[in-house]
Amino acid sequence: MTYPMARDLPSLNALKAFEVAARLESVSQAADELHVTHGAVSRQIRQLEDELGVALFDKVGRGIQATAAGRQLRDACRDAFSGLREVCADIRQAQQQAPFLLACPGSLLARWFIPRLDRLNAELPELNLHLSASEGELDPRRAGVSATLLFAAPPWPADMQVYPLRQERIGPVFSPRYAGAARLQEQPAKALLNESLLHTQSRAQAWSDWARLQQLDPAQLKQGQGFEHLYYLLEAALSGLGVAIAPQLLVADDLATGRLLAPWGFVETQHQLGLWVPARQPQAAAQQLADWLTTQMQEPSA
Amino acid sequence: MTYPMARDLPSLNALKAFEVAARLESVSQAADELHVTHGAVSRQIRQLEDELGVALFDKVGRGIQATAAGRQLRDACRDAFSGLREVCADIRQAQQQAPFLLACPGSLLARWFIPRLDRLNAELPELNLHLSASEGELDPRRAGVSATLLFAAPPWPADMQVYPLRQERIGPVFSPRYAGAARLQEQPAKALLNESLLHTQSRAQAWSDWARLQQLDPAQLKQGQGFEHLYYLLEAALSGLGVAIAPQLLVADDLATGRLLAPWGFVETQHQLGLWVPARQPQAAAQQLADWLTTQMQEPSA
DNA sequence: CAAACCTGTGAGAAAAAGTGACATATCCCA
DNA sequence: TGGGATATGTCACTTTTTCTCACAGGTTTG
Repeated sequence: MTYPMARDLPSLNALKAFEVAARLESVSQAADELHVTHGAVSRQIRQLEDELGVALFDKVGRGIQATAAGRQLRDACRDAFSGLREVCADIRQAQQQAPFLLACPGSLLARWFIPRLDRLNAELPELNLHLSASEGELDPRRAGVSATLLFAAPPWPADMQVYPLRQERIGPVFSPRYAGAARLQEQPAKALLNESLLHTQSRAQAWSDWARLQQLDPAQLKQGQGFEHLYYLLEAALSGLGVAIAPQLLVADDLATGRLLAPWGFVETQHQLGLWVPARQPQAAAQQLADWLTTQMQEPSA
Repeated sequence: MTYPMARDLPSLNALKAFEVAARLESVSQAADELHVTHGAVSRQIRQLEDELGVALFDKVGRGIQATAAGRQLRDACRDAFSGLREVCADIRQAQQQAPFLLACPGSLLARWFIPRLDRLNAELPELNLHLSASEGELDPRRAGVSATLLFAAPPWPADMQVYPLRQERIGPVFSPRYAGAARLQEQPAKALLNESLLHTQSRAQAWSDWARLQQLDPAQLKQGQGFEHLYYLLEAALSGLGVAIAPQLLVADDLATGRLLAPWGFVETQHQLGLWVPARQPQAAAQQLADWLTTQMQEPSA
């Protein structure tokens, strides 16, 4: 067995055990502080003495006392470790206080998140949540973004940790103020083939998907007014401009208050709403948020 | 799995791996410096990032770059480790330069050690050997004594590491100048029963031991002049004062040069010459010395 | 003088770290 | 543009280290 050269550090764990023992002048008390047995500490100190080739403690009575070399090393350890402890505490604290930046589609922010924001901040105050609504395509790898809420279909990319929250469900909705509202409510889904259907550029295939899931022929759908984003589409539906196709999650509140109607219900798509977190970054806060979101979305009003 | 509280240190081994990687800005080069695979370093850094809850490196191109937190921690590690390295080097150097104090009986010092001292210092210069001859009883536990040469019989005490060097062999010796020298040389050992036998207070039973090993009756021995120490006994024998009983090792040189005669040879006793070292202190230097002594004592002239 | 403490040590168990192989991403140059 | 060289990340498995438990001295205390 060979020992490290003079310019190398001895075992740092041994130094840690030694520092505590030297500070408390007791192997047993050091063992308590380190939550190990006294035998473990004794061994570490012995190993350190072997590496340095010098006795660090004398046995005095039934206790121990640092030798000259031991005192020298103890002081050096105290300085080194306290410096590290301080910086590590700083880093941890800064990290804990750093805001958790959650990116999500603007429509989700407005229609689902904002009404629940007070509760979230009250229940997860240490998260220090910041929200970033995006109009265009969401990039979950964008620098500074802690996590992103996305509707997407599996499989997930390998460099992302995705917490699935809820299967997307879509369905046609319209306002009671819509001209054809009273008539449509009484008819089967097929009646929509005669309506001008509001749609978005970003999810142009939404109506087709829905039609297929309803056993209707997508080709027979009449595309009406288009909007750039889902947010405007929903505003248009709320204003009674026509029938929109929308994720259930985003209209749940409006359905509950009667501002929108969805007589044919909703159907599940291939997409899932998920919380996307870059795999390489700490997951603790994201997990916490995902748990909270899951709970919230399981409630009937969601 | 739980991580340490904020006031605790993260894994010091992880910090060590991190410091090297941060300094070299490369996981692979750090692995080389630490003589491990890059996977090991990668794992350590990952562990540290988990413990601190913060990313320490960004992937930049095909390399890595420390984040703000990483730079902060790198500097702290550099300071802490360089302080420890320095103090440890100091301690090791001081220890290496400290003299190795060897205690041994005066007779052994004068009759065996001193003639070989030049060679010892030449072959083991870094040992920085100091010798302490003792007239009285040798205490191998005396403070400041690195090791002690002792003739003694097993078993050895548990708190001593004993390196056995050579079985003790004793036998009668006398000078050619001794009055009865010519006559005695031709006769069997039994003839000594008629001689006045020189002896020491410190090993009063030496002649009796020898007689028993020779199948002679100890009671028939005539004790002559006594000396306090073996050293004087040997001087007396050299001067032709009579027949002495002596360890072979101490008279080997005198026999080789013809200044003493040992016509009946030597017999092994229960004692062994051993190098006694307090078990709790570093053994490297003592092992080196023991090896050298063993080699020297195996040579014919020993 | 026994009881309470403390440290040291061994064998075996538990935990940590390392390895080797593979996957993936980037850079560079033909 | 694509293939080779270079880097990092990850996983199952192995090796090494560390810890524990139990016991063996030795010292202090009531």
